[in-house]
Amino acid sequence: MFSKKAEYALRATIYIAQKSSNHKKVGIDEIARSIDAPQSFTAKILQLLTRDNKIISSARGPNGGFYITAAAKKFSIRTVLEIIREDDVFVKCVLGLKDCSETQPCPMHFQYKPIKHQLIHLFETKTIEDLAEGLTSGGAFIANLSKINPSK
Amino acid sequence: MFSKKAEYALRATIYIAQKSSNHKKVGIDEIARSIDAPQSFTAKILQLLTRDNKIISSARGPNGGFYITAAAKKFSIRTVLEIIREDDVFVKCVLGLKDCSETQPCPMHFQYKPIKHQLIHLFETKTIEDLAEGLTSGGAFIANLSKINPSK
DNA sequence: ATAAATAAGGACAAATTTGTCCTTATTTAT
DNA sequence: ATAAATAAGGACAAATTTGTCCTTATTTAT
Repeated sequence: MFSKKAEYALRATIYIAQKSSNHKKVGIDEIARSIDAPQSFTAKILQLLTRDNKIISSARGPNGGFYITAAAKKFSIRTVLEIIREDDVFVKCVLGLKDCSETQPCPMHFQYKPIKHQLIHLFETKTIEDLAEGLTSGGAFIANLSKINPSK
Repeated sequence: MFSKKAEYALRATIYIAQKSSNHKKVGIDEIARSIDAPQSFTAKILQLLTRDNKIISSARGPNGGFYITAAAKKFSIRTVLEIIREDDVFVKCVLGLKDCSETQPCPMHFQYKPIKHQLIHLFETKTIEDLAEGLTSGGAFIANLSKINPSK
């Protein structure tokens, strides 16, 4: 469904949203380890999200790291995906046809349509905050625990 | 959602199902042109599907080409995708977590679940025949008509 | 002022996907 | 038997994705 870039971006964003505050930042080392993603690659991806401090904010130097403001937590997951240009799923035809449309539908068009709409709805409705909360309160996990703690 | 390989595979399969019969085969040239896909690459992909004549059948020599038997038309779209190893969507966690499960859910797990199930249901239920019929009877298209006939 | 800690970012490399081109094998028509 | 038409398949190349490593810029603590 999503590329590695998108998977890491979402996991990192959710992790930062849950672990950081204006006072407490998280470093790239901790982030990458916690979400089980390659460090430098994750850093690269976060650069896209910190551009203009739109989604993620960052600070260099000692006690620096990544964090996310309360306002930024209101962004939808789709917005995060759009920023890293991974929003194909919400736009493209399942069969990859450029000309597929309501009047010129591909053979899957009308059957896939409701599913696509649900996908769009889910990703547009859910905010970063929503998912971070699921992480805090519910039983949701963000990493591959078995890798962090092999006993699980 | 799907790779180019998968998109071409599905389009080619549906096209062959609609245009061929045991007596009438379609050549790779016509197939690639009709579904707007690179010829040699499409040929490579079809090799995967003709292996053991499981999904698509082929015949070399003059009047040769690709065709599909009535029996093979009963295969589901998911089966086609499985053969070319593009069935990630039906299996993987949205966030790409190996350990994501009912008891250890990622933050999207329960919300994404019904959508995933619908995806699985759609692709397991729909057969090659179903989609080829949509092409014949309904108003469904399989190519980018604008490329074939720029007036549209 | 200086050293240490951190993200930013450039250059590169490995892996994978996407694509092309050529030769070989097979089949048919003459 | 031979030529022509076709898919099969190998070798390679281009493009893209995924990843690493090193240097630079910035900030903080001392």
